[in-house]
Amino acid sequence: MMVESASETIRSAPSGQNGVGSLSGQADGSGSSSGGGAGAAGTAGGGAGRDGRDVAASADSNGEMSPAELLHFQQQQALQVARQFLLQQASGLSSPGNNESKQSASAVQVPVSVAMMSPQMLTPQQMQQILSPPQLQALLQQQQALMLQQLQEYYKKQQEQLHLQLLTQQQAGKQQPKEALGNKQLAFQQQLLQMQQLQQQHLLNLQRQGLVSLQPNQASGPLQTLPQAVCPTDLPQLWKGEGAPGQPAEDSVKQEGLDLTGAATTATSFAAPPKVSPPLSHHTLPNGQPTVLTPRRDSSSHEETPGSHPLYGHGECKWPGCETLCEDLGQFIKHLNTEHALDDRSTAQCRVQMQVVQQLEIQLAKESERLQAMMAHLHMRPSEPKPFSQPVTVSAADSFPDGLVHPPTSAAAPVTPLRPPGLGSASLHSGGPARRRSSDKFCSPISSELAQNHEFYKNADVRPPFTYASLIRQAILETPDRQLTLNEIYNWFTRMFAYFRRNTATWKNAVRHNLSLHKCFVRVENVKGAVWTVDEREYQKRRPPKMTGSPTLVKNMISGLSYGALNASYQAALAESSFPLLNSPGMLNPSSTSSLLPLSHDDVGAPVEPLPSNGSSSPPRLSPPQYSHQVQVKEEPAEAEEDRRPGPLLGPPNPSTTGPPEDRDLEEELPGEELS
DNA sequence: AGTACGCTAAACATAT
DNA sequence: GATATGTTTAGCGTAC
Repeated sequence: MMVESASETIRSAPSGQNGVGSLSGQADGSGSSSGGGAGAAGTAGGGAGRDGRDVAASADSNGEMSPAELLHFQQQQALQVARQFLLQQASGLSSPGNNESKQSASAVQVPVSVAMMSPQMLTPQQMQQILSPPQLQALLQQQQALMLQQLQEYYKKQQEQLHLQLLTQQQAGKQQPKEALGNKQLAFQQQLLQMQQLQQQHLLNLQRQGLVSLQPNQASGPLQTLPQAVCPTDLPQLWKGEGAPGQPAEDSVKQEGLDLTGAATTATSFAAPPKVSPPLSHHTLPNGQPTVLTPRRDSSSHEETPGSHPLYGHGECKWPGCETLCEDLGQFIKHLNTEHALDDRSTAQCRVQMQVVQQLEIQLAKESERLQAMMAHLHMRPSEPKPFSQPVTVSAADSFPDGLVHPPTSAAAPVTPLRPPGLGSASLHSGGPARRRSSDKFCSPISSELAQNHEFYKNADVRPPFTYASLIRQAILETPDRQLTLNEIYNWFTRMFAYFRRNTATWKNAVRHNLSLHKCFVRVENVKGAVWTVDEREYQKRRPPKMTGSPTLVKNMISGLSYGALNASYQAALAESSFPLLNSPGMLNPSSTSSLLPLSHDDVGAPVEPLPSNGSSSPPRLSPPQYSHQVQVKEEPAEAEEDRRPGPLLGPPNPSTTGPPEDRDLEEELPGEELS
């Protein structure tokens, strides 16, 4: 699903490009031979590479001018404040604010770091998977508020600390050479800059959450008045004594802190005890966002769990694009320090990762908003806490009334050609061949995708991001007896997808081609003719052993970044997210699965599927555990006509054959794919 | 570069 | 003969 399908979900803005391309490609279907090639080229171009650019572009656009300007503005202000503060300190003056801040000096440290880290410890995907948009919204707001509060306390505390520090320096300065004091002042400047960075980041976050307007004055106002200090994660270093602050002075030659190393350092700080607090960079990303925080959050969180490491899992390094095998944590730490030390590459990767995270956060907000709007439009109890808020514990009963509820990023889109989450713009109207269909390699849950977006696919002339094989399989598995005639398969296609209501010759040919080509499709002679069944074992075989791949969603989202680790984790998040039943076997939650669909467990459990490869006789056998509602009973011949020409493009595409709407919905919910 | 996979197109055979 | 069904081959593109 998600992914290519799923995959492209995340992409938001760029639909334009591909859309255009796809339109031209669309002609290929009806076109003649050359059409295939041309169309392919057209859409193919829109593949990963371009998607990557799209992402970057959207990231840029998301940054927009306002934040950039805000940053600049804040930087200027912060520098000014810093200078004034330094002058005051140098002249031995202590500001009143310092005194009052002493009161709340203690016990803030941990809470602050926790408060600041926790939101980021979960990836946006994970948060999305666990929480419903409103919940997320509420959580974010809470956390932002908490952060603000704690930040203020922290800043006060920091100010006090720095003040004491400077006082000490002044005393020591009488005994020490002047340059020592100079170094400390430089270090202090660095700390100020770091604090400023922190503020900026928080403000940006707040902006993204819509909690703070983009107006620089307002945004920077409250915090700007706070004493400048250091980043929370640097706190321990400061607490530890005077030595630490002095060291960074070496690097702080660049007062403005225009040094990339800051970001990278934050990324690797968890590995090595932070002895030094290198100047946090003022370096800003193309989108105008500072390169801070995200990794820093990670680093702190890492330190909190001694026995494990967020970048270490399943015996391998989770550093983006690494996947190096490490036997134990120690080895991993060693690896981390050697392979991912502070260098240009790590820095760049870190920056990219930050962008990815930011982009995801932004996307999450956008999608949540969209979902709200969609649900509101569809009168789907938008105000309700959240239908799909409990993906893990979701029960079949409450989540499947209409099959529209749980998708985090999607909802029914009756007529509007909305882009389903799982479907990138590249897929829209794309007639081109050779798109990686999500369901094919990797556990992309076609059934969930369909469940989520069946309305969309049914009504929008959008090409589903699934391979023919997976679609055929889905069609077959959705039937009680798991067998369909060719014509029934055709009907399923046209019923489920508006896209397949045209160019019938093309896709029907493809269906037949796939049926014949793939071993997993077994033709069984039946009383009434031949029917097609699915040999799950064969189908499983087709699939790569490891699901390292990522749903296109991820790929597109971060394409160009080639973040294997992220892909994997994101996929995992997606897989586990609202669709308990459909993913790779390993990820399935047995309890939820079983409760959800009887059908699932047998599929999931293993390539069980005692489908007679040769099928021989096997008369329509009704597998006991299957859902009872009648999906089948489609008289095959009658419907042939239907595909010929678009049936009702909107609304129930296939009223003649299908039962009541609910049935269809339920039917679509069926996890045919969950097992794979 | 090689390989696997997917899509499209097309030719051909067989059954209805 | 027309159509549906089924098989096979080929070309192209993408991803790994």
